[in-house]
Amino acid sequence: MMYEFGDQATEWKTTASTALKTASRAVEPEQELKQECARSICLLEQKRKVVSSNIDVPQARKYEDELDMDKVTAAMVLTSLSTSPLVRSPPIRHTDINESWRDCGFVPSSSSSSGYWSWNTTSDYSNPSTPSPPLSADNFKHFRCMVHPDDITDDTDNGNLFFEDPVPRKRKNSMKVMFKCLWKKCGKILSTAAGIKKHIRTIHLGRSGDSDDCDGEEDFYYTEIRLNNECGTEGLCSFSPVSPALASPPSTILFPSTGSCDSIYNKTESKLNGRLSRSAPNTFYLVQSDHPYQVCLPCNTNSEEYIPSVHTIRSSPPRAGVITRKPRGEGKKCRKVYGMENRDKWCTACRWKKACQRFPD
DNA sequence: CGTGCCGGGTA
DNA sequence: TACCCGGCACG
Repeated sequence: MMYEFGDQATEWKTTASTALKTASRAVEPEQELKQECARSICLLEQKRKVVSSNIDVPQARKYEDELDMDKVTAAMVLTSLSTSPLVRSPPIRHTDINESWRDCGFVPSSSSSSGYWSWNTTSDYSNPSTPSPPLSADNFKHFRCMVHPDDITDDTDNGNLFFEDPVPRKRKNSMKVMFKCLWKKCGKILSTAAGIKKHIRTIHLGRSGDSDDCDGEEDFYYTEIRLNNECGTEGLCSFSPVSPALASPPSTILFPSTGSCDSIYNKTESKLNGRLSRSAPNTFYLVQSDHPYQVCLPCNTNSEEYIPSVHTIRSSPPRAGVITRKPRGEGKKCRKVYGMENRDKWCTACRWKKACQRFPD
């Protein structure tokens, strides 16, 4: 049993590897690559099912979750590709999506875009010592094949913006895209738009799963979550609020010009908070307000249950006592004792503007 | 506003 | 590591 499972796992890995290699080939025509990707995903799903059949999986979960997990796995495999050095190359500039936001009167802060990347865009721009080659058109094809199938669909639906825009979409890089059901008390998270739509259609709207009456109503009941891969390591999570369709009406609604949907936690914030921020917990609260019933939950960066931030508001979590600095001692320090003119008599700590060692509190 | 000193920069 | 200093909080 174990041997058989190991065999299957190896085979599955091989398949995945093949899929990766296939996806990495940038010389093939785009259409062919897309088909290859689709085939690879199908293969992955089939293999996984075979593997699952050899594992004692509880029946209750087996069929319900299997499909989702397959998709998630496939999505993860493809998404993981996006961390390749090629794709991690920072963009020349970071306009694209932000520009459309700006059109709505929304001006994202510099760090809001940094949330997309694992590097700081600010320093990136100011640091000419780390040039990065622009992505060529071929790279885009390569890139495109590596992203989630649904993303491909989305891009196609959006009129091939991807190819017309010489700047790579940041969402393709370090962002994982998930879809969360916004239906009251549901919150189901799926990896594909089709999946979430089907979920909403069947579960919440009571329509048959394969019915053709897709009037797009489902779009209003789910949201796209972008998960930054760096999120967990930095102790921060950066969500990029995105409506189901990038430029769809909901996005306008969901991005009121309150400015509140600027980035989560940025340097400016850190600066403003000063030392308060040093002791601030690495969690913050997100408010989704595109639907009245959306809840406010703490964002646990280590949890898989990410909260979509359609409308993100930085709200300081209750700080315990706001004790960030020990109260100033009453005792005189070198500065007061000796005065500025006798600075050479100060203890080194005082000279270095550190905590006085000679007259500690 | 003076003071204490944290955090970060520089050599 | 030693040294320096910007800048912030406290009183």
